[in-house]
Amino acid sequence: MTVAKVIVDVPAKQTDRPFDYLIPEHLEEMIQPGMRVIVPFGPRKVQGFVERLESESSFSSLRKISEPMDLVPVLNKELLDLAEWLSIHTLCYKISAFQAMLPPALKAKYQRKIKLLAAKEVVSEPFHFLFHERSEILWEDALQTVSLSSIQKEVKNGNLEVIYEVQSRANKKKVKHIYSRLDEHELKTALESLNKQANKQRTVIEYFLKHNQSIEQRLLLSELNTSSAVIKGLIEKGILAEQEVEMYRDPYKEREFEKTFPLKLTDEQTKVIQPIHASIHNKEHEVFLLYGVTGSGKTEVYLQSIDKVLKKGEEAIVLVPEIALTPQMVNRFKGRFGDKVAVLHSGLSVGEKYDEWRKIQRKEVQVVVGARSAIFAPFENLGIIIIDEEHEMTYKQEENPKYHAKDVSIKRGMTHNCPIILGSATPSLESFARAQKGVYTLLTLQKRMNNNPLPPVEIVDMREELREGNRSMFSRLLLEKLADRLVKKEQTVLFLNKRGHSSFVMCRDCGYVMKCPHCDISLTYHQYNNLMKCHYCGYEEPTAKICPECSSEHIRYFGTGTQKVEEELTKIMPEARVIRMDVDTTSRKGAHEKLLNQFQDGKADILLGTQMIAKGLDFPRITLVGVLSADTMLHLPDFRSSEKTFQLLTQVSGRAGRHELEGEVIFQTYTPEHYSIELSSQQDYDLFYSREMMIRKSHSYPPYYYITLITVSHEQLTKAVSVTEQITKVVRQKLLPNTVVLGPVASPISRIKNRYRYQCLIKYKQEPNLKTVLKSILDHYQGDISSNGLQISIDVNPFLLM
DNA sequence: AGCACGCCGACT
DNA sequence: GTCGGCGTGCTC
Repeated sequence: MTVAKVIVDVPAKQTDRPFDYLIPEHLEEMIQPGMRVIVPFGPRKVQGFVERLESESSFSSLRKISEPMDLVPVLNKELLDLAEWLSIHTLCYKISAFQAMLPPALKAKYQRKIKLLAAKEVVSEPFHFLFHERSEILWEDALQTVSLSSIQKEVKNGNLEVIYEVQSRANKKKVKHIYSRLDEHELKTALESLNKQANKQRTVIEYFLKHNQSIEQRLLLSELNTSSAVIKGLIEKGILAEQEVEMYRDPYKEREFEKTFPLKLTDEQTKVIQPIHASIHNKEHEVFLLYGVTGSGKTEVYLQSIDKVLKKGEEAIVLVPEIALTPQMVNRFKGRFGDKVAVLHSGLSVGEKYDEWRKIQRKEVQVVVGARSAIFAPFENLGIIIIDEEHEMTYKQEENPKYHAKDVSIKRGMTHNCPIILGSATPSLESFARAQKGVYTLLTLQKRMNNNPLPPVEIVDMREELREGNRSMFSRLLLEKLADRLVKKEQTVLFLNKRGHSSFVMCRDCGYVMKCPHCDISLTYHQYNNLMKCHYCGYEEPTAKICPECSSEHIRYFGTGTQKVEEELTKIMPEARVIRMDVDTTSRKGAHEKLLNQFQDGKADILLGTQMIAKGLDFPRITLVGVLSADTMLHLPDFRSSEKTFQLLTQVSGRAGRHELEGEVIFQTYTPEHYSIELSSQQDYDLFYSREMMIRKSHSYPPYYYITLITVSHEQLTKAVSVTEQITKVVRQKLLPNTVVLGPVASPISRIKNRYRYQCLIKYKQEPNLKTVLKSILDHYQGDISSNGLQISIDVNPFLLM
């Protein structure tokens, strides 16, 4: 007897364990660990993953696997183990871990239907219409016309049956090909027997006489300028036949990749690459922190390291932050390694992602360049993992499983005995501290490749501007430089990390601020549709002309978004051509690339944008970078806000003067004396690091302490508070005395979607029992979670404390 | 997560 | 006496 241990697709505490199933005889040979199967589960059918096979079960009345969903396992042994590890370390369900590792196309789709068993006349009257000319109907559709109880009644009587279907989302793209079923001689005969009027059919047969091979229908039709009706006729006559051919969607098909070759390395690069190559050669796991200023040629180091890996017949994963996955970035890898590269990012459709993933699974590519989830690429001979811009937040997933790609990469690096490169111009304090301690190997690139100096940064004190009567969002210095660039036909990048129009709307008479009715957050004004929008729950309402509180007409828009800047800019400098890039203008597929191309082609003078323009932009004519308000992030309730500000400002400054023309940078700020603004203007990472480390130490924050955040949410404030109180108490009791437990406190965003949020923050150096304690807390509140609408979220090593 | 089972209040 | 509310517990 073979028993399959199956993890079912039911994300709940009680089902977070393997269930045993018998394997039907005819599948005995084919079912393997890592395959998806459809299994009966209670009254329904669900998708499940075979975790392992065993020869017996302690459970007596086993049910059978209904059918397999894969011919080949979608998870190999390593990934199955990795899922186990993930679920332990991030406290997530196994099934969530499996799903995080696979492309979304492999997630099951469920359909519930009701099926007519008896004759139509037997069921009650309302059903007659439903089952008119069909015997099955979707559950949701049925409920539109008949009541739940009437369905139940008919089911009880045996007239109806509820059936559950599991479908795969994965659809391989198929193309219709047409071929001839006859040989040359037969074709000629067919041609003669053709009706005189059948001119189109004649040309088709003549075509197949000339080229007797299978051809894609689409091509055939366009070549012969005919329609599918003609082909259909010939198929019916038995002359032609069609066949579905599976193919890949290739999002990069239409594009030419200019082949690039290894560049001659600078002395610094050579020095840096040696230990990496040694580690690849010796198959040693080692984590390198590649600390190199912007423009110092980190990418070339990556490329030549990958090249070495490929020559050994091994594979490489390159992670890039989502917003940096620009065509420019992809080009660099495709240009060097051609079709050995698969690309995985959120811009692809579900089908495209699936195809790229299959290329990896079928070993048709050796390199994958992708965002966070690409860390789970099913390679079996990994030779290197590279994480570019390792300090970026996007590597931490905020939903379950709340994993950090860096941790996963190190885990995989250990199993494959391969090196990891973490690259950054502004390493996270965690990584730099580990490098200082010798846990990671520090490699440094201090010089820019072209030996250009970093662009000089000028800080403008906006309070001063205000005092001298300039109330606009542009300082006089910035306007002056902008005008200068316009004359010189050079380009400017203006950076602002806020989309929309104004950040909030306030009544000047009574101070009323428009807030979301479901969340504790102010609404953001969006000019293009004249709506107030909540960025957390999506709530929208029309803009108010008078204050809802005191009926005053003195409603004012505060803060500045990209839209408003664009408006102002066109007012002040009507001759300047501006391209705005933010979530609103780049949401359409390909819009991002299109806007960048326009800018590159010199069709605009100013590129105005949010976060997304801080990275990867490398255009020779950019000589001015302006940061409109350098301190917007500084005052967020987050212990990393200084670090983030430093990183962002350094990053943005790096956009200027990367080529022959020298660049300049302007930071506008209300707090010019703040060390992260001052030190980023001097590009002094080392000093920033030591300043910030002192602060982290005195407040017991990472990297000195680990942190874990527990967030409790409930519709009732009192429930949220009391549960958090209890949790905090238990945590204090059960953890070590030198562990700091903060809370209960309201979350920085105290309410989202009508749920009150309270939290408890744990800071610890070493806490061997942490996972056990946290698990027992989740167990304890199991009842409230499943029936009472209580939610408890646990984030081990969170990036956002919100 | 779903769904059945089961135990109490408001109706024919 | 029955219909239907939702608390409890199970799914191999």
